[in-house]
Amino acid sequence: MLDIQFIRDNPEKVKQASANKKDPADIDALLELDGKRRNIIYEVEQLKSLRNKKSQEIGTLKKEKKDVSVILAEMKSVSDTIKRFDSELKTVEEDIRAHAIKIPNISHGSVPHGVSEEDNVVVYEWGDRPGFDFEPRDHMQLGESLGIFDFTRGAKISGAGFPLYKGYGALLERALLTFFLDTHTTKNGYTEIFPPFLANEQSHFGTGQLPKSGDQMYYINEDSMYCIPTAEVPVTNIHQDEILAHEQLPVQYCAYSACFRREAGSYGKDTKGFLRVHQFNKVEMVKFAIPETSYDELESLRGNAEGILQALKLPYRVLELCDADLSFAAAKCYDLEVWAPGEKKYLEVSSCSNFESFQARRMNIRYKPADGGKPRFVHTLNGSGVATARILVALLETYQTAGGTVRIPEVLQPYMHGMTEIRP
RNA sequence: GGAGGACUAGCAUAAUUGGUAAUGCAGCGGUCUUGAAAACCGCCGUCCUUUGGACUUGGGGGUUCGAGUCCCUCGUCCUCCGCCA
Repeated sequence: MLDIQFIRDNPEKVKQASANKKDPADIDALLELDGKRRNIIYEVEQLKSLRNKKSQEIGTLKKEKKDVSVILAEMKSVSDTIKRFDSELKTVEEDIRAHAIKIPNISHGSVPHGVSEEDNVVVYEWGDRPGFDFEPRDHMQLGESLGIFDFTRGAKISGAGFPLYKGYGALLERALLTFFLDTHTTKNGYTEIFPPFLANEQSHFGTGQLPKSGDQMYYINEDSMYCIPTAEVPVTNIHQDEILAHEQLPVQYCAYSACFRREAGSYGKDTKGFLRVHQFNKVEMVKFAIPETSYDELESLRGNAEGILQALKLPYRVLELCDADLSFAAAKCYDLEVWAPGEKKYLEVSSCSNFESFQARRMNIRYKPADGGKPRFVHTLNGSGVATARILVALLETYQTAGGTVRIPEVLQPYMHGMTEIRP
């Protein structure tokens, strides 16, 4: 959510920014409602002022045992008028909110302008793509021959897109997640969180999943809860309605969670194996920072995610998203894509974003500045560090051998009981 | 699932039969001081058309001229009972 004062002062800028994001907002309608709201407030406050004054008088007169019936009748009518104005005001404010919550965040000045994802800019590349003296298999062929996951039985239990890991596959998945968490907690200064996997409507609204992406989430009607699509939701909402002390910023959390996505509308796209599933595992990093340093924090967040890929020695590239491809709540975002030799394409395994005060305003997360001034909204950031399903794909395909085995990267071996290779 | 209790500003605590939210601590600014402490003054939740006014006692609604206080409803926490991995 943007600051209404900012929209009032910069209507053209907001219109342009939302158009750039391919999400044009009706700013004129919003500003008209805003003017209406202020008119009503002026009217009703004058009446309330009168009522307060007269109520005091009534109290005094009653103590003196004087007759108050005339003034009482008069105030009854004033009170009724106030009620009418108040209800009108409430309607207008609901309309304002309905408009305001649909306005996307404004992209940062450094974000490249574009019209589609084609215009995202590759800003960094790391590692050499592996060469093979045989035709590399894809992860489904490898998984089947190694017996480490079972999509058919997963589908029997739940449906398509709910993978089942088995044996060394399950171990490898667990090893990856533990390695991610250990790296972030011991080397990168994050505090580990194990969050709830179901979150209420308010929390999903706070991070911006709602109201726009409700159809992408699993909803439990009985309890009005959503299965989280990312740990970003519960972890960012930890400090909902709080005022943080500036000394404690930046606050850095990392969390494992299962992530649930309906992927409505994407049927027939990336249907193979782990590329697009309804449930996957991810370690998420979340930061709360002061506005002055949030873009430095974004760079370090990106660095933390890259560190994982480098430790696993998986070649990857970093994309800076253009404004048209930027998500609703983000002001700037880097995507990390890892090379999958079997698929012969890059797979997105991390998104690192700065939301500035957009989410904080929706969640009411503020901090007390060092100068002791009024509380200000924090900047929130998050990034995957990283998502396993697709990392697993790249890892299996990159580390496969001509003999059909898969070598275990050195950093994972301690987490795999010292194994160096998965064999059929 | 049932019974009882609680929720007031960053924290902690008040408010007579309903009469319009008091105080302490912490923080910031100022006076004073070589500096600091102490003391004193101001600020210290939101909004509006800001010499002023309105709103704010967990959320929402109701009664009333007027609600922290009375009524309804929802939420959270605590205690006990029941069920349960």
